[in-house]
Amino acid sequence: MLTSTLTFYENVREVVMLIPHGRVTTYGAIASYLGAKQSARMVGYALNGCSADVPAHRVVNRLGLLSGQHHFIEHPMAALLQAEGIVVIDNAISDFATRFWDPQRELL
DNA sequence: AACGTGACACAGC
DNA sequence: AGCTGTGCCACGT
Repeated sequence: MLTSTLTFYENVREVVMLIPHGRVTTYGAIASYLGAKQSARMVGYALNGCSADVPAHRVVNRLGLLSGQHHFIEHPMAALLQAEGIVVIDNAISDFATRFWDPQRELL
């Protein structure tokens, strides 16, 4: 592969695509899984270049809030999530704790 | 080539 | 107890 920077993007994209249908995860969880929990921002930024190819709508902040709605204008995150059986109320995942999918814990 | 920005998270006050 | 500031790393201008 190329530089480690691209690897980070690739890793983020990989993890996001591995999110089970009907589940959600957080930027921090992905960052932590990649060994850079302090770089949660970078996760969102990485998705910014792959949002069209990966189910980024399944990625929310640690509060369960759809922080990236602004980037899903054509395909509302809330609509996509609800279509998967996820209850979204006021831009927040109602069953976030139950729907939460931790890569480090379940993907292994 | 440098500065500022950004889909977050956490510690400190 | 809530709010502010800082850290992180890559990308755009």
